[in-house]
Amino acid sequence: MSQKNRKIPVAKSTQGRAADPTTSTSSEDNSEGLRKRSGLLWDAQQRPGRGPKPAMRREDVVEAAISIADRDGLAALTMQAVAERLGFTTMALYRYFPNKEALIDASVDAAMGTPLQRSGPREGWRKEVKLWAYAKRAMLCSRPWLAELPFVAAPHGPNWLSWHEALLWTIAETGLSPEDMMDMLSAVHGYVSGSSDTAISLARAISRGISIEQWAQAVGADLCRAINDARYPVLSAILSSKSGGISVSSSLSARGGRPRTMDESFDFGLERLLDGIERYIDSLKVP
Amino acid sequence: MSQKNRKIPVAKSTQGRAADPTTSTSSEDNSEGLRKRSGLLWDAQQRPGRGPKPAMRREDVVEAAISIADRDGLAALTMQAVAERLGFTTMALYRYFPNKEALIDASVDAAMGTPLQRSGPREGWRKEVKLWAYAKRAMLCSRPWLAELPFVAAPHGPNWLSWHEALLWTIAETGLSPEDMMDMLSAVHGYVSGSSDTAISLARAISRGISIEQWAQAVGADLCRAINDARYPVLSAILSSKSGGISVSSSLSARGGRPRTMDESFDFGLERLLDGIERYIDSLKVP
DNA sequence: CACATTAGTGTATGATATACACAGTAGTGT
DNA sequence: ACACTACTGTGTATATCATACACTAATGTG
Repeated sequence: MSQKNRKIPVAKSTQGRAADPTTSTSSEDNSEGLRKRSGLLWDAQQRPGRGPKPAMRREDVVEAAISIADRDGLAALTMQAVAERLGFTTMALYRYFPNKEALIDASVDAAMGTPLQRSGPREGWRKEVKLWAYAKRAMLCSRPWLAELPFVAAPHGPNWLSWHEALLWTIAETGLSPEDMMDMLSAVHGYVSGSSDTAISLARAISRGISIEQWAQAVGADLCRAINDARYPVLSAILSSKSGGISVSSSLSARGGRPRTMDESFDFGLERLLDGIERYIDSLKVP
Repeated sequence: MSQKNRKIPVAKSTQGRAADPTTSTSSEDNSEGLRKRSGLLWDAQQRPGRGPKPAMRREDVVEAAISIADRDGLAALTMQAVAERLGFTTMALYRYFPNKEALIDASVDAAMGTPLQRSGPREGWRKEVKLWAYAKRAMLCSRPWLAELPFVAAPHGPNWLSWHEALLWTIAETGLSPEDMMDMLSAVHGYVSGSSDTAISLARAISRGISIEQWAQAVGADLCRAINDARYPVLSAILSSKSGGISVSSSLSARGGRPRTMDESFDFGLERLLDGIERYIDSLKVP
């Protein structure tokens, strides 16, 4: 309390992932932090041979972090948990990553993995895009904690780029302009990310030991409140249209007829998007 | 330190938003938590007139929480900050919300607001859907902290439903089946959420005092690493296709020709999706 | 071989969520 | 009017985190 020259607030980010605004000194500090965040994802680990050999590599730390998040979710991913798993002190981790945020950034990129290389003969862009979309969705569902992080704010590492590269590869043959290709990438990527979150939520619930039925009941319960609520006439009509119950495997809702599974709904929307893209591609060929 | 009968760990959720898996006793506990989370969002605040009058209402707490998150981001949204803003002790908040998670759930729903009521004459479903998509995107960008929360995991409150209702309203005239309408909802909602995150990231950066140029440079720097990297042939070719620089207003990338703005890219993808939906609707009319 | 540099450790600090007990308050039943 | 009781906000304590700082041991370099 009495010392006054102790605090040299360089980049103190206290806790959480976002920089603490109360301690930020200037906007330049923030942008510096922003610019340097992705450094560790790309820089090779140069070892100036001076001191003792490090007992582990960054990859070991990342691997430990990922396995913890896989098993117990993002909330369980603490510096102490990672260190304990590796058999080191918590502070030892800071020799490898400047802070937790950097560790998470690296873990996210590593956990994302690389899409399977489609090395065989092309099956046509549409099929390839679908395969990419399924693969990405499967990746997100297999590691639901990835979706708990704001993706774009995170720096883009090698694996992140490899996913984008893979999608661009699928539409490289279409003859689209670079601008159009990037926009197709955004559109498909956006659709997949945004449309997967129900499935991701289910995956997360399951990994927490919640049964499918329990999860569906919880999600459905909120929707059921709309029934007979004057504020939601259309939704209410849809929900009560035929069978009023909540179907376990349906995406969001109780629906009449045969309810579609989440995967079918995802596929349905994807087909619409691809139809639209196809129409655009065709429209470029004619004139 | 010496007392041994103090700890009665009932539902200790320690910290963070996810339930701490290390202390969960059974899956039933989890599902109970899941099921009851949205209660506060719907239950009227019944006041059993017994004790002293509460000094505030839940809405006051929520309002304070939102204004903090608006100003300083999600990380600044702490119980102490909220309490301080209201002029009460931290613990007073727990008379209104059982824990931080419940407060955040309520704040998210409130912050989402309600889409503007389209009460005038319909302009055709396509135009209406576009307006909805723009409105939702604008909402997310105006409160970037909303996107930092895993949306589906959060309980669905009245406002969340009102957004869905509004979209369903726009396509109510198309004659689609209930199943198809729900799938259209998923698709459009998914596209908008997923495709907005670059814009949201920018909005967040700006609200933290980072200039557009700094942000673009940071985001672009990662992409630039792909150039001349053998792992990313297509991406590399696109990035270096014409002008190599990063355009401030372009969505993700440097692109040849006139780079599109983020909004234009969003619009482009939305048009593709709507084209596909339109084609589907038309296909139902013919046979 | 002396020294500078680096790795892992031990300890301390401040932020945070939240449990628990207490004191005051305001309806309720007599 | 009065005692009772349920409820309100407060004060205090605790556990969990991220992380700063100082220390010791190890390892190449001059």
